[in-house]
Amino acid sequence: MYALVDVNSFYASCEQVFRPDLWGKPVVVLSNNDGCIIAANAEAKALDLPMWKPLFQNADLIKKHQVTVFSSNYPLYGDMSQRVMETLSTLTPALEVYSIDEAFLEVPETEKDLQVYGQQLRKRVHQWTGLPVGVGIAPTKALTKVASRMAKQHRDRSRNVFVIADEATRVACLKELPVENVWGIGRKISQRLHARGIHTAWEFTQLPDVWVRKELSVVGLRLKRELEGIPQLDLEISPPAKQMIGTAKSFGHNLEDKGLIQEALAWYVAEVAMKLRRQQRVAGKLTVFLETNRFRPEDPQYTNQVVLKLPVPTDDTPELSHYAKEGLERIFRPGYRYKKVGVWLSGLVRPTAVQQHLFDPDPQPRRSQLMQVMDELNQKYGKATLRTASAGFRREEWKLRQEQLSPRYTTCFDEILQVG
DNA sequence: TCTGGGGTCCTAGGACCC
DNA sequence: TCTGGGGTCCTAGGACCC
Repeated sequence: MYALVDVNSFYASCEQVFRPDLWGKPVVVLSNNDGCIIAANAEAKALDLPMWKPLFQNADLIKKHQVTVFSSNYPLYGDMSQRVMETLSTLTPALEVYSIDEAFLEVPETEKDLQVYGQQLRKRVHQWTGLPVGVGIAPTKALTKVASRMAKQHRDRSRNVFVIADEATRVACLKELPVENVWGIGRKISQRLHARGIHTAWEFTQLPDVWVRKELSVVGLRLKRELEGIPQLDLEISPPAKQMIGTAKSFGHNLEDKGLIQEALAWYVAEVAMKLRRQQRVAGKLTVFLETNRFRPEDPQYTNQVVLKLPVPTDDTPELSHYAKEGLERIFRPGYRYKKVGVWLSGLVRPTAVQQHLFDPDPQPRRSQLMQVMDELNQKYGKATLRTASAGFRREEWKLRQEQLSPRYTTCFDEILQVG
């Protein structure tokens, strides 16, 4: 048996843990750049605030109901997430961290009463972190997703824990679940299923295997089996190696100046290269892309990307930065107002698998020591304390908008919560 | 002032070559 | 002159997730 544990309205709940004055009041959290509403607590959801819609389009509603608004504070959420995962790992032999606010657990075989086990998970996470979680328990991962959804819908009855352990419950849940809400079935696939007259998860499981295999590939077939209660997906306890790592963020303002865009890009490269080193990989390819603001059709539009093949795979920030700059030079066109720049690293391999360049073998041992020192310092004193000169000193001119940021309660001593 | 997410993987189709 | 399959590599865009 598996359990899926997810934190209710994770970002909003993290903010509320440190603000008892907001308990019972509507709270929302914004996307990067304070653009869209991406999380809302139960009180805010009750106001029908639309998710993934720009904040300014809902300004009236926010004001009228005195909704408290936060910029996203990822250091805080990341830290709270780690605490939740550590708490959960005390109650299970095996745990898969599925996302920042969700984990799949193996239910210990000694647990006889699954409802009681679910309540125990909830209680301990709440005691140790202050966060409310829901629990879905079922024989397959896909079914735990279904159960978790039921736990939310039937909050009062089941007290945030829902168990699918027998055939009658499984069938009843699937008959109730619209097919577009099944984990792994998105907008496009559900359209195709609707066209065939399939509207519930149950109807999906009644389709012939051959059709599912042909139309939705092995992925669809695996999902069908999972919903039937036949496990196809194991827990991924150590996450599989990534195929690519990257970042792309919008600027606080649209930018025309190449120098500023270059600075932002160098900053993102440093972030991504550090992730790369942490995963003990080197990158063989680097992609740079650049975009204007597509929501301003009155502005001239331009978007482009370029892939650079590196002569020797590397994890060295200055070197990657150099290639990123070269990529930007190639695709930058003056006269546009740019909104976003991004960098992706791919062709990731272990450093030991790298073949040195035949005519220019320069392993640069001192360079990798420098990177190690840089990572340690930045870990200790904050992101980009030590950085390459190309990352510049004008961050104020391009950085994300974060006007409603909460303090770093858990990761910075100066901003720790004071009681009294 | 002026607002519009971020991350990862997959697939279709084109270019090129044998 | 016209026809043929099949492989690799690359890229753009699609799809899904939270």
